[in-house]
Amino acid sequence: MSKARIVATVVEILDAEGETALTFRSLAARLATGAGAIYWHVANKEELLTAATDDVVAGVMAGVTLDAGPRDVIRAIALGTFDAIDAHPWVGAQLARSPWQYAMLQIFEGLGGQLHRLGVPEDAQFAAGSALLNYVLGVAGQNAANARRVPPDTDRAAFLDDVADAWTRQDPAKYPFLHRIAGEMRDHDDREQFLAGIDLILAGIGTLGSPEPSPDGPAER
Amino acid sequence: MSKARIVATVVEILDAEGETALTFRSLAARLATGAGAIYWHVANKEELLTAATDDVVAGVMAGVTLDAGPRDVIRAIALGTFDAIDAHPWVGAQLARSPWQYAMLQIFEGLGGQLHRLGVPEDAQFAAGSALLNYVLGVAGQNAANARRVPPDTDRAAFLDDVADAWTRQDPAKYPFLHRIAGEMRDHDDREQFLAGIDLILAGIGTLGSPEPSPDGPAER
DNA sequence: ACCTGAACACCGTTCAAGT
DNA sequence: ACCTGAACACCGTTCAAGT
Repeated sequence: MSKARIVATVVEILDAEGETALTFRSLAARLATGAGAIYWHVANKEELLTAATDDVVAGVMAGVTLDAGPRDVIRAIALGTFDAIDAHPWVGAQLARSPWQYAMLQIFEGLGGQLHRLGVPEDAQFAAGSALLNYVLGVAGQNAANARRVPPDTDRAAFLDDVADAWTRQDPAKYPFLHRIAGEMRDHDDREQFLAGIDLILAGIGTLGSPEPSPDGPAER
Repeated sequence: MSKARIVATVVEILDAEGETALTFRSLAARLATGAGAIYWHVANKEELLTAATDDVVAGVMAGVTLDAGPRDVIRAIALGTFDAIDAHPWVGAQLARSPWQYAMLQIFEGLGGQLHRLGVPEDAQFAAGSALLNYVLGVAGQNAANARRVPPDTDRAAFLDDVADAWTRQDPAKYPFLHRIAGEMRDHDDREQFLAGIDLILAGIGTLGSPEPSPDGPAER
């Protein structure tokens, strides 16, 4: 048995039955072995989750083409991550809770690596990259949490209505904003909304740049 | 015994010994009772964490003065949340994993409630508010994760050096961004960096607004 | 109405013993 | 070198029995 096969089985279990279904006993049963055998290849459960997340994120990053405008590359990486978390909610949970693991560095470099092409001054790149990363991780965590909380067969529209209904049940004098946006909540598209947030941060980053485009990457749009 | 006393004790344990130390057995021992007694007041552990988080966030929101410019109010709420998570890392973890709980609605309303004062069109407020919220939640999750991973007595400068060293150990051709920002990583201030992200999103939001300030809140700055 | 505490059904992890 | 599987030290949660 190889670590690669163990990790592949971990991904299978997580995808098919969710995070609660992954135990050393279930994993060992699936691999037709004992729990101790797994511990020979891996230090603990955390390493299992980390390796599985690295696998998925590596797949995402491999699918991103870097020869586009910097904003489009950032959008592609962000959306790729979003879609991966949508398909594998446990990836979102893992990204949100394990800082500076390999998968996160990949995303951070991918997003931040475009900033000099946008003309962002070097001393603002750390802040700008962190803003993008933290936004992505925030959404990742929320999506994962929602997937955990809501039964898999729940109707999406009904779920959104429930949330919006809870908002409009609040006192309008104390929660005017929630009342104002409840309608939009009911029929928003998660993916579109996510991208709007990325574009908002990109717009903010645009105000940081020097007026002239950087030599190796003309600003598009 | 009241639920309020139980929750107060939960906060004590979480603050003093961290998330792993909170069990029904430790809590019952501290309250000089049996585990079953707690279940009479509370449905499960999740409710314990939620109630404790609500308590802390309510304290934060009560401390924010709303009679300032909209950007300053947003900064105050974001920083208040940041500081609360810094003082109680478990709050960050809980916020990151439990969507639409009371505490999160408070923060969402607090942040989003300022958007019309900034002249953000109604149909862009949901996206703008979500961007702010998700950024805050992303940072919350990362800080909580760091606090969990790093021993409490670790020297901060040494920790940052370790992370930055790991970055510079990567291949510079594949990770140019990480190399570029490693220096900034070593001596950045978390709080300042967090606020820079908020200001970046605010700058992006500024590009959405109508040119003239809204009637009930002149744009400052 | 509220508390007690043993019992149940699990966990992750370890480790002597095998091959 | 790698696997086995029982055992250890926990968990959250339930529930009959108490007051």
